[in-house]
Parts: sequence; structure tokens; C-alpha cells
Amino acid sequence: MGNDRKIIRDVYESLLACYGPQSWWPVTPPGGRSPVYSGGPTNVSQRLEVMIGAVLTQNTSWNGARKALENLSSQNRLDFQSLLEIPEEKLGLFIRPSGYFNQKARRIKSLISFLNERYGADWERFFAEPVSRMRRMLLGLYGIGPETADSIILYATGRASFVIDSYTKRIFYRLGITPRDIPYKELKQRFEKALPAESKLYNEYHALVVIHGKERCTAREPECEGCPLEQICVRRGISRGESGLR
DNA sequence: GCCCAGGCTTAAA
DNA sequence: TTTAAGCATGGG
Repeated sequence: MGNDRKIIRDVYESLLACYGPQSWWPVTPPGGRSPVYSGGPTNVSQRLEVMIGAVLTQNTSWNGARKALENLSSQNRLDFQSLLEIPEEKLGLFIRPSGYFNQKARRIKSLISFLNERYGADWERFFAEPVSRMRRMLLGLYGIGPETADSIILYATGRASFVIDSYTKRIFYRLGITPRDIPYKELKQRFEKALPAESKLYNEYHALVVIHGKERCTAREPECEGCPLEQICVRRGISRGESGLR
């Protein structure tokens, strides 16, 4: 699709003009109590927080993941050593508000154990691994699939790996440029071919997709009137009901 | 009460 | 290789 390029770039410009910069990923400031959108992590503990948050928000609203993170940080458990030592069952209690708490506790322990076994006390060297290598390692872990791996690479380490999520699939299906249930890898490649490989751009693009999917292009009843993508979307003028898609 | 949310694993066809 | 079920809390 040689036309992907223009559409994908136009969508970005329109979303950015409408919503403005999103300053992802939310992290807890030093001494703070709650994650805030302030342009992403600036130190190792915030990078770790992003990784944990990426697992916690799987198929769950950020609000639930945020509460789970607040529980951990208010108990001083949101650091590498604490997460390494805490029993899985106890971790589960802290992160309950994020849902799937048993699975997610296991996933977080799996990630932390891996870092510990591979790097020991110098676990933060993980962040310096080359992108492709890091991605392979992450995908080999229990409970880390393509989206979580890409989120970690992009938002925790600040390197360019485009993140696809359910909002991306829904929005671009509705726009009429991708099939329903397009495989993750395929859609990711289309974005990465259409855009310069800049982490800042990937970061902002995904964040804009999320806010658009959350606030306007919602699952049940998209609010098409006044949509910033009205001129691009093939569904403009189509009545509700046949609007299709979840 | 129902649907949805910043997915992933496992088992079955 | 594709499809479905299971995981679970919280907000609209």
C-alpha cells in the first residue's frame, strides 16, 4: 500500500491538532504518590515502573493499573529489590484493582526474576540491550506479548518500536484502510514503513490513538460528528447501526 | 444488569 | 494456524 504513507501521516497530524501532545508514559515523580503524564521516565526506577505498568494495564483501563501502582508505591514496594522479594500471592493483593491480579502477579514476578537471573544487581543494563534483542527476550517471558514488549521498548527505554493496540486496530479498520483483525505484526510494519523511525513520533502517535479511541472512536457508539478524522474516514456519512465493529 | 477496558496463554478444532 | 475460553476488577 503505497498510499499508507499519506493516510497514516495525515491521521497523526489531525489527531495531534485535535488533542495536542499527550506526554506519555505516566510515571510517579520523585516523592510523588501517583503517576502523572510528564513526558515519560527520566530515571531507572521510573523505567521499571513503566515496565510494571505495561503489564498491569493489559486489557484493563489505565485507572485500574494506576491504582495498583499507587498501592505498590505507597507501601514502598515499587522497586526492583522489593518486587524480587515479595511473594507472588502478596503481590497479587496489592495489584487487585488492575484485574487478572493472579496472572499479572505471576507475570511481574517472571519479568523481575528474569532480570535478576540474567543481570543480577546490574539489572538496569537490560535497558541498554539492542532493540531487536530486547524484544526477543521480552517475548520469551511469560505474559509479555507483542504490545507489552513494544510498550516497554518505546516508553521505558525511549527507542522506536511502534505499539499496536486494540484501539489502533479498531480505528484503522473503521477508517477503511485495514481489514478487521489484522495481525499485530502486519499493522506494526505498515506504521513503521510509513513513518520515520523516531521514538518521539511513535510515542505521541500511540498516545493519540488511545485518547481518540477512548474519547471518541469508542467501541459501542463512536461519536462521528465533529471527528477530527472525518475527512479521512470512509465511514463519514454512514448512518449508525451499520457502523460496525467493536 | 450489561459492556468495555492501553492482552496474553492455553486448549481445541 | 486459527478460534475460543479463561483470567477479574472497576467505571459508565
